[in-house]
Amino acid sequence: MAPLPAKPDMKDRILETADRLFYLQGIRAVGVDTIAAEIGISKRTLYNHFPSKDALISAYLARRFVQPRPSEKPPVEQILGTFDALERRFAAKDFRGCPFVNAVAELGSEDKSVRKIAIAFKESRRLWFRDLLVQLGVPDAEGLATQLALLVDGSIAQDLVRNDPAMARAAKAAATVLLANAGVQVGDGGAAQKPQAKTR
Amino acid sequence: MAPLPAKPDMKDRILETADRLFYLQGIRAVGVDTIAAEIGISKRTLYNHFPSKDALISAYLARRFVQPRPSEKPPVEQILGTFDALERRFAAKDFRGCPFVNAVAELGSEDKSVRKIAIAFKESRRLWFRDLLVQLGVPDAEGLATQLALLVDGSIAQDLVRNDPAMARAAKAAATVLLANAGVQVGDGGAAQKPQAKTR
DNA sequence: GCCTTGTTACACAGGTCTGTGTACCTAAAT
DNA sequence: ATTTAGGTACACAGACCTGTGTAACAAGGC
Repeated sequence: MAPLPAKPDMKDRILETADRLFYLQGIRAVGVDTIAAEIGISKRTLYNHFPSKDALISAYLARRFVQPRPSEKPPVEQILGTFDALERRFAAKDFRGCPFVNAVAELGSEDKSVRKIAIAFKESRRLWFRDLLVQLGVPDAEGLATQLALLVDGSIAQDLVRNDPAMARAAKAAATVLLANAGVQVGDGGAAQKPQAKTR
Repeated sequence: MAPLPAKPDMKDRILETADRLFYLQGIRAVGVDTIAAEIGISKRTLYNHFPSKDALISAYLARRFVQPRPSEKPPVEQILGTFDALERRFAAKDFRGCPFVNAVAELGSEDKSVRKIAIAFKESRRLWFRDLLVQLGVPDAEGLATQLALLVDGSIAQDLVRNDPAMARAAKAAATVLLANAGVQVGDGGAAQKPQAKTR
């Protein structure tokens, strides 16, 4: 009812809402009318802030591209902690897989800009792993980083269809083995190894 | 031009075409008109064989649900051979990820029937791994099977965005380590270990 | 007081999509 | 020769989608 209740960055509000709906329901499944209606603004206002739906999609993916902030914790804890964080996100009921993989899956491979940002995101995470592995003195840091990235994406894909946070624990257990095999001293990072009776 | 050139199972032709287009371009991106036009039949004929697009989608996914046929080869070769087969499929330019994961990603989690078949497929592959691991006498066959499944889906997701068949080799290398760690005698199954200089 | 900026309400063009209705046509079976 | 099964051509309803055009309105800065 209030005509202009508050205008704290309308653009941010639009983007935040588009993000939520795109992620939860899919990009093609959500129309601009739906987004505008959800915020309670007119479609015209939305188009005054974003020239097209494609621009909104790009902004959505750019917004999802968050770099992990540097941490003081030991590298091995950071690596294994990734899977704990993953498990927490899986447990949240609004988790719906990797937004970049989903976007590529539903928008097709022809959409160059979407693929480009998806590749950049995957690579940035791989490099984050690699740098930590280099700090640990792992010989083949490149290869092992790729393998850890596979475990991350594998658990995300599995959780997307199964809705089972245990996938993150399985990935952590596998990562622990791979790290130990590379000569890294794994300090039983959070009890994922000994009591592994029920890994699945 | 030929009005009835050949009617070798029209239903199969429709399904085969729908499969190809759905998989390559996405389910929502392909309309029934497009499918009919691709075959050169009228839309009416399509709807005479499938009551709705949803039925066509279900048939498409059911068709993609293929069980790996039993093999005489040693279990460890079958397991590692999975990743070789994966690499071959990645190299094909018409590979576009896992149809089940893609379907769940673009159709959303509300679509129960799609999720159901996706879960069944993932579980069937996990059980295939598990049975082979049991044959090998691996203690925690359940857990290791889950981890191998993670590697499969992880490499598929990574290849979907990166288009890099090397993801399959990285997964195979990781699988080899996990198997060895579980006490399985890995007979250097296809040279994925020694010359691993460029795993990535 | 006035003007600029941002928003609203609403209609609409033009496209796509799923699904149906109808009349005709061809080939094979009876 | 006639029936019948399956296919064709084509229009169309009804929904939804992206994007635009237009007139009015409300608030803050000058």
